[in-house]
Parts: sequence; structure tokens; C-alpha cells
Amino acid sequence: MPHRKAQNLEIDNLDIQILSILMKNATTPYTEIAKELIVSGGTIHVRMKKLEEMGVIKGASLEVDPQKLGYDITAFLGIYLEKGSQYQEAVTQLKKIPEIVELHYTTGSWSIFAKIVCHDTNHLREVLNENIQSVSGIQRTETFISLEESIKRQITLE
Amino acid sequence: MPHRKAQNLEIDNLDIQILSILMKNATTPYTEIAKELIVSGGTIHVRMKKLEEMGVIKGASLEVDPQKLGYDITAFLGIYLEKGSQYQEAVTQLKKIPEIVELHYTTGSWSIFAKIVCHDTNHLREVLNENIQSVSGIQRTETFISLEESIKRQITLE
DNA sequence: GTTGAAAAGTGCTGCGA
DNA sequence: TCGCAGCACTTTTCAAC
Repeated sequence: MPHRKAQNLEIDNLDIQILSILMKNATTPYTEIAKELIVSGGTIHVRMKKLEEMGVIKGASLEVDPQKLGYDITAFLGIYLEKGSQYQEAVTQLKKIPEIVELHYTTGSWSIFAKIVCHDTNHLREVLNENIQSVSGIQRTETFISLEESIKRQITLE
Repeated sequence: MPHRKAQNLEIDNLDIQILSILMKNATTPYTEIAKELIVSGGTIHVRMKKLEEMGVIKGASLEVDPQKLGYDITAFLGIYLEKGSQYQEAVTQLKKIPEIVELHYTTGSWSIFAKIVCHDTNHLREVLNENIQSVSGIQRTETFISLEESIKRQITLE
């Protein structure tokens, strides 16, 4: 039987503090984090490796301002399905629509709840009428347009 | 009158391609992007600096798996305000609740639409009853719990 | 505006405690 | 398990095209 390297798979306070700093700014150098938390750079490295292996860290992504790139409309969609059992098939088809940035299976009136980002109202109408309405199993949708995004952040750890 | 350095403030195809690569993986080295797009590393650097100055790039953040950190519940909240004019004051108070990760001023039945992340059902109940209901101007809320997050991605450029 | 290479800074790997 | 020091790599800068 192969011997697996013994490893502490618990997340302690130091891990949380490292994550908190990097969630705000993923480009913070390890040496700076080390100085702030009063440990060595090597320790930060070891902890990060552990967190990656545990799957706690899914990756790092660049945050862009959609409006500056010509995406002016953010909308939320409540989607009614004919039958709940059609969810998986509907998701498979909805994944092909690039304007959908988030999709959830939810409790309440709707089966599916989605967030979509479009260039303008014409673009939104096209996506709704041509792309989304043609997905099999979708009965009808309700649309809410975001007029202002006042909060956009990550969870605050501990 | 001070002379401001002449600079091209338009976003061309090269910028879009750089952003596309970095939005998928913010840790991609500049040299690798340069090789892929057949330009020099220096050019990537100049373009990135321009995009940062333009405010197109808001930052880079680490993506974590909330469930692995003990945050098991994602919920959406439709919030009714007594008067629409109370929006700004409500937002100021809602910003102090760390569990709220996203908040929009929307068209439709509700004035405010929010996304919140909690540890468990008890935690959710606490946030709803104690924190959110005590914000001035809030009449009532409707809650939708996400049972599955099937899509979570950024906009696809061009 | 772009290039290519040199300079500065950061991340990674062993050895020692 | 942690800290230190050397090596590899990336980012940044800059003169030249």
C-alpha cells in the first residue's frame, strides 16, 4: 500500500488571513503577506500549496469593468420550466449562451435563476427572444434589469 | 498648460485578446501571452498599463470555494422598500452586512435585489431577521435559495 | 508603437535548526 | 514544522527601430 505523505488538512487562522489578503488583491507578493502576518515567505508558499491541493483555491481571475468594454446591461432572469426534471438538459443548452454569466437552480417560483450581461437593450432582446426562448423545456421568463450595482465583493472570511 | 502624454485610449483587438486570456487565468505570465499572440513581452506590459489607467481592469482576485470554507448557503433576496427614495440610505446600511456579496437597484417588483452567502440555515435566518429586517425603509423580503450553481463565469469578450 | 535585452524583484527548492 | 539562502523565473525598464 503506497504511503501518502502525512499532511494537516485543516484550515487554521493563518490560512484564513492569507486568503483574506489575496481575495482583495491576488497580486500581493508572498513576501509582503509574510511580513504582515509575521511568518516567513516559505510558510506562505507551503500554506498556499496546501489550499490549492484541498481545492479551496479555484484560481485567480482578472476583474474587468463590463461597462468600459461596451457591456451596459446587467439583467436577472427568473425562468419557469415545464417540468423540474428538464433542468439538466436546459442547463446544457443554456451553457452555450455566452451572455449568461451565472445560473442557479433555486427554490421558489422559478426553477432557474440566471444573470446575464449584454451590450444594450437590442442585444438583450435578441438573447431573450432568439437564444433563451428556444431552449427546450423553458415555459416563460421574467426579466429584472439592474440599474445600479451598489455592492460587488467576495465573502468576508471569519 | 501642462502637456499630457499623447496616448491611444482605444481598445483594439490585441487588448481584447490579452484580457480574454487573463480573465480565464490571471496568473498567466506575460511572456506566455506574448508568445501566443506573437508580440513581445514589453507590448503586453504597455497594453496592461493602458487598460489599468483606463479603469478597464479593476483588479485581480483569488477565487475560493465558499463551501470548502464552511459557507454552504447561497441565497437571493428580493427586497421591497417603503419608498424608492430610501434606496441610498438602505444601501449604506446594507453595506455593513458582510454576508451580502452583491446588491442591485432593479426594475420590477422589488427595489433591491441582493445575493447573500451564509454558513447554514441558522446563519441565514439570523442575517434575515436580525440584520436585514432592521434596516430602515425595508418593508419585506422574498428569499430564494440556490440549490445548485451550474454556471459561474465572466463575460466572453467579442 | 513595438522590440529585445538588461536590471530589479518575486517565487521556488533544499538544507539546517 | 519553520526559517534562511541560492537559483530560476517573471516583471519592469529603456534605448533603438
